[in-house]
Amino acid sequence: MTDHIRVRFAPSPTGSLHIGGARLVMYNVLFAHGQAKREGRDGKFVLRIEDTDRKRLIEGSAENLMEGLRWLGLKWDEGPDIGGPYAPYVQSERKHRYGEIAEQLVSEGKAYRCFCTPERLQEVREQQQREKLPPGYDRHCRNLSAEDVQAKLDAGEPYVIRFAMPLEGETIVPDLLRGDIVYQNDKIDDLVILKSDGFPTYHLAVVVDDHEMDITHVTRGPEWIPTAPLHVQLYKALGWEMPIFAHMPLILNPNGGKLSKRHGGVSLNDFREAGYLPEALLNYFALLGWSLDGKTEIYSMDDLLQHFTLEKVSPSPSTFDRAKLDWLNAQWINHHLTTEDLALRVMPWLIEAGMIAAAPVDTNHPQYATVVGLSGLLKDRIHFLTEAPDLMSYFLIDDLPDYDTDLLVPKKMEAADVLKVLDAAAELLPRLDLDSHEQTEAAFRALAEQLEMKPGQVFMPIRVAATGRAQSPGLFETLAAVGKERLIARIDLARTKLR
RNA sequence: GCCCCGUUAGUCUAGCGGCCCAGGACGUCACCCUUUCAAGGUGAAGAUCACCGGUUCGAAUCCGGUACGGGGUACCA
Repeated sequence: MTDHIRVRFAPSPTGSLHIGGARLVMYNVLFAHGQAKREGRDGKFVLRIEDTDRKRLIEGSAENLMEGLRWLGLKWDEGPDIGGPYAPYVQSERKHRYGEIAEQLVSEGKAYRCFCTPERLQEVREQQQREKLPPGYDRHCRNLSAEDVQAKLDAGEPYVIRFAMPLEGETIVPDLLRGDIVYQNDKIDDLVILKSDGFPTYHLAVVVDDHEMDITHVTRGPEWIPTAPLHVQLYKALGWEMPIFAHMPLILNPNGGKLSKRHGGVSLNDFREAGYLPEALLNYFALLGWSLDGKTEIYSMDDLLQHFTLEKVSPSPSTFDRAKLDWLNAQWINHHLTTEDLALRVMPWLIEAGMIAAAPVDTNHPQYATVVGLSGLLKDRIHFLTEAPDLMSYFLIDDLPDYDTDLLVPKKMEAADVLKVLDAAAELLPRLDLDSHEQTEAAFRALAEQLEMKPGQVFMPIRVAATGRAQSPGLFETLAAVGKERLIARIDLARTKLR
């Protein structure tokens, strides 16, 4: 067992960060910064950009990806932005190394140049399909004579370098979650390790980078299991010590199959924009495929750092359950965030909606105290940050948007009775200290008695008049937060609506 | 087709040979609390532990096969 642990996340910058990737990063961080440290080992998490596919590069996606991780609060110890002892952390900048190593393997007879054209490969594949044979490269160039190779080289024919897999025996891929996976070597292809443009394929690049960056544990998606024997053989051929492999489980969409765009958001940004909290996302990632005791549901990142172990991650894929994520998000908002914290998180949405001043979001914002108060009132009713502007609107805006007059008249009540209630309320209001919820409540209950109505029959019209809706936080807190001046105006408005 | 991985309620999971005719959570339903909506509380329904064989005094747990689901099968990662 090594005295230190180094793991890495190596995304290709071809789009936005998928939540499967985000979960992988979290596991890496928990492993390096949590489990490793608890076991008394030095743990490092490194971020490396795998940009060897020049055709699929998307401008800015590496930066976008890092921004997403920062938002989640997941930190890396080394990476393209902060550097580190194993720089560079961008694959394309390491290009020359891969060429050298591929050439070395060729000279040792462990790899070979292949001059087959894409057309020929296509033909071979089609023929195999017709004859129902397992598809794969037919090793056409594996036994080319030295003269043939030289002649083609001299003629300037483009080539790739393929790894020469052993033709017999078996390759064992030890997997931390699954145990040994055994492959028959003759079933494994001679895969391309260096492309004709001189860039390595994933297979060569990961092995070289992981080795040169001293990666001890390779965590990645399960889609790499089938090519893992190649990687094992590559380590062998190069005489390098093998890392420990841990292929993590896949996240499925509710209909089975890889989680994809069809089923709502899959990129981290989608969730951010939908008003999810990083805490809830991380909490959910932990619950998907891992469990402490089968009972605990709420975990903070600190809790996880204290308890997470990579070995306990389940190897079986799990279905992404949006409803449970939503529940967790609400749990975090309703019970685990302080009102001050909630206020700060809700403010950017309020600014965007034009409901509070567009000033920097901090405790010095002119309406910070107001929003803290509202956050206290609405904490239990908010499931997503995106709901805040709507739920807080009637507290922050002077003029209520028009609402249906029928709303003012509860079932089993006549408009005339409602008018009586509102008239009485309008008269009562100037004398009340709204900040004293008890006094307000007592006054309105007395009013109900005097009008020979149930309290609810008095409360409801006042609620609607004050807010323009049938649902709100507790009436008396709500009235205080709306403020006396606006309240009087709104009750007057309701009275005119009823007449 | 071939190779590989997986399989406990609709979903996420606990379980590592007797404590399990299977525990927790989401969702669903009912009731309670209540000035509305939430939040909260209580409770209910829901799993022949994929199936079939075997090992064992005893299996969700170990072994084999089958079925189903998923992944891979590129000069993409």
